[in-house]
This record gives sequence, structure tokens and C-alpha cells, in this order.
Amino acid sequence: MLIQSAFQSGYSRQPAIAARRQPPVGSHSSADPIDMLGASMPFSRNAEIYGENEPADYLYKVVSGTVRTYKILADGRRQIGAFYLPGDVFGLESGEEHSFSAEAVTDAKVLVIKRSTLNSLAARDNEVAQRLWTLTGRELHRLQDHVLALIKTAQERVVGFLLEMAARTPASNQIELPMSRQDLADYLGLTIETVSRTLTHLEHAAAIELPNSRRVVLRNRAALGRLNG
Amino acid sequence: MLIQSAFQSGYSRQPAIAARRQPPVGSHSSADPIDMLGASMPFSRNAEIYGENEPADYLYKVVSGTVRTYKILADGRRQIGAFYLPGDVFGLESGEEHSFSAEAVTDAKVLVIKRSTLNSLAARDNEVAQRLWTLTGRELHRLQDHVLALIKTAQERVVGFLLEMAARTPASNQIELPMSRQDLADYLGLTIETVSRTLTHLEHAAAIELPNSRRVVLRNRAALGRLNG
DNA sequence: CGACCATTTGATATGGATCAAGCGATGTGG
DNA sequence: CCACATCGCTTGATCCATATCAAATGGTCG
Repeated sequence: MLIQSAFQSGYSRQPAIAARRQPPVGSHSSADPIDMLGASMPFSRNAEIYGENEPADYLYKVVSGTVRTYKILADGRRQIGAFYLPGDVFGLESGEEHSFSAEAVTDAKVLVIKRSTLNSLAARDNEVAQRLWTLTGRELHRLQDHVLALIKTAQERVVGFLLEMAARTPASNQIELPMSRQDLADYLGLTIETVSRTLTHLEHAAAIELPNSRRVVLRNRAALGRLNG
Repeated sequence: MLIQSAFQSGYSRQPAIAARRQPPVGSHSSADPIDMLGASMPFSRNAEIYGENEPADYLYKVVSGTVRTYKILADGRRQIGAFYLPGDVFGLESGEEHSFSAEAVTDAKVLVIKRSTLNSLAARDNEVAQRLWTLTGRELHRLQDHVLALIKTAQERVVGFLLEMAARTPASNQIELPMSRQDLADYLGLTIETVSRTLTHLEHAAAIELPNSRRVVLRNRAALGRLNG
């Protein structure tokens, strides 16, 4: 608990401000209006991208690296809402402000686009409006799955997470985890110790292999599927 | 576990079918297109409104009574996604099919409107489109809160639920719970026993009063707020 | 090499689940 | 209209998964 709050309150807050102040400079070419209108911005590891309760004036899309959204509870615990990988859009809110904070898990490049630009575009082009609502719907679906995950056992949560990550990864049997055990724990609603023990247990059960703490090889999909609940 | 699966699989499936087959008949007058275009349908207690994986061809709005959405997990447990009270819209999905099932908690009247009608309306009138995406955003927000609730202690979950219900109720210090303890438990990710014990404990602590099992009087808001975490 | 941090591993504690009765309200058939 | 079955809820006793507390290990960087 203390460990993470130390590193959260800490270093490099300025990129968040920069994101909201700097005018979009670069532009890109692609079918996605976000790609076309967004300005690419670099964030270094653990840098804040935006804060909870800040006006949700921008929309974001991960180009490289990984991003987490999270909330700090009254008792100091942190709940991670989601991890976003390259290609994922985040910061989408229908309300006026962000309900979660966002940070770079690793060094990351993120496309940033003004909401107002997108909104006025959507007002004319309802394909854009459609796109925004589809993205929100996808987010909704993800959260539903997260709710379901949180009522399962520790093992089911961890296995579910590994399978989810594998599905999102190209080389789908070898996962490179961009996040720490603490991140994982705060996402799954477990402690770091339980996550660690569960992983070692899965390794002993020959379901996975852990060449190092950040790399996971799925060795027995069938078994994992069974353990997933 | 067995208790609920007995009553879930049981009686009165036909209203669900009716909802999808019958053409809208009545119509209403109000600012909300849902109210204007929707047909009111009655559902009796525990009747299915729609099932998981069915095509999401309709959108629903509660007129009277209470509705629950839920999913049955592989191990037979049930997770309730939400309770919908009069005025609430449910069944909103960006995907092609419903990801949860919906049932009437009590006898209920529900406005039913064809998605395609709404969609073609939204294509022309972007205020309607806006409305749909706002509703989805609200749903998203609710789910985020639910995720946060699920990592809290039993007491915090129960207190949080009571406060939420109170906020949604006109006479906000006297709550009439439309749902059973089992529903509550399945919503909060607890067992029926834990919910019951927690409520009695809150009563002993003079934070609430329980005139009967379905009625709750919030006696000490300050204390409840503190217990809410 | 040594300090630091993340991770693992171990020992113990505990909140909530599970198993098991008991109780009160509701409704049904005699 | 009452006796009894049923159902939803509460209460009690025990168990267990995961948290907590504590220490050891290992990897990284100056």
C-alpha cells in the first residue's frame, strides 16, 4: 500500500499538463479520425497522462507502450480500471470529467485529440459519432467482464488475466507483461503476494512457465481454460 | 446457489418472446423519443425480459417496478449486473447481442422500443444519437462504481448499496427494497448470510433500522458515510 | 561490489464462505 | 379458520482462501 503511493505521488507530473496545453502539432494519415487529427505525445514510465476529476477535454489512443487508468480509494488502496495497449483508445467519457486517472505503465507514445474537434466532427459525420459510441460500448463490455472477474477466485482472476493478455498479443503463447506485480494485483483486486503465489503455483502445475518475472509462457491452454472457471 | 437456479430456470419464459414478437401498439408523449416510440409491456415477477446472447433488437425503459440484469457463471453462481428502477433505461448494447439477461424483480411495466427505429432516428437527429451515447456513458460510470464496490469489505458494499438506493429514491431516508437478500448478495458478490449479518450488525450499531426485511430506515447518515469507506 | 527495489516465499491471522439450524410470515388444503 | 408446509431470512459454528506481517532472494544500476 505504502509502496505504491510513494511512486504514484512522485515524479514527472508535467506531461499531463503539457497534454492539455500544447496544441496538436503532428498529424497522421489513416482511416481513423483519431489517427488523423491526433498529435503524438511521449510519456515516460509512471508519468501522469491525466488526473481524476480533470476536465475530459481530450481523447487518447496508445501508439506504443502501455497505459493504466486507476483510482485511489479513501483508504489508500489503488484500483486499476484497465490496461491499454497499442491501438487502444482511452479517456473516453460521456461526462465532463475523467472519472479515473491515467498513467504510462512503460514509456509510451500516445495520440492526443481534442474532444471538441471530435464532437464537432461527429455532429456532421455520424460515422464518427457511431465510432465513438462503439468505442464506449466496447469499454462497457470490458468493464462487465472485469466485474465478473472480481467475484472469482484468485486463481481464476490470474488465469483470466493471462488469457486476456494472450488474446491481445500477437505471439499469443508468449506474453511479455508490461506491468509490475503490484499493477496486476491492483487490477485484479488481490495482493501482490497472492498474485505471485498463484503464478508460482501455476508454474508448478505445468500450466505456465516463467522465464523471468515479466515473461509468461502459456504451456497448457486446456488446463488454463479449465482453471479459468 | 441451488435456491436461485431453481427459480431462475423456472416459470414464465413467454413474456420475453412476446417482447420481441409483438409490434409496438401504444404510444406516449414526452420529450424522450424512447417514451414516444416505445410500447408499454407488463412483466410479472421473475419473468424474463430478454436472455443473454439474444439479439439486442430492443431497448427498454422501466415505467414501474424493478428489473435486474444478470449472468450465470460456469460454476452456477449468478452475478447481477444492475437493478433498474422506474425511469432507467436498460438493454443498451453497442454489440449485436445482449451480454446479460434481464428479468423483472417485481411485477413491472417496461417500455420497449425497436433499436432499428432508434438507430434510423439517430442517423438523422444527432440529438438522439447524443442521448444514446450519454446513456451508455452513464452505464459505464455505474459499472466503474460497481468494480470499485467489489474490492471493498462486505460492510462497505452493503452500506454503499443502501446509500445508492437512497439516492435513487424520492423519500430518501426510508428505502423499500424491491429485491430479495439473494438478489442483493448476487449483486454485491457476497452470500446471503453475509448480507443478512451485515444488515443486523448495522441495525445493532444504530446506523439503520429494519422494520421488516424489505424496508430500511437510514438512521445515521454520518455513520453510514463513514462505514462506506 | 553494494544499495535498492521488485519479487518470491514463509508463518499467521481473519473476513467471509460454508454448513446447519431455527424462526417468522405467507399461503394452502382440509 | 386453523394446522401445517413452504419460503425467505436470520443466527450459530466451523472452515478456508486470501490478507497480513515478515524475511529471504534476485535482478539492476551506480
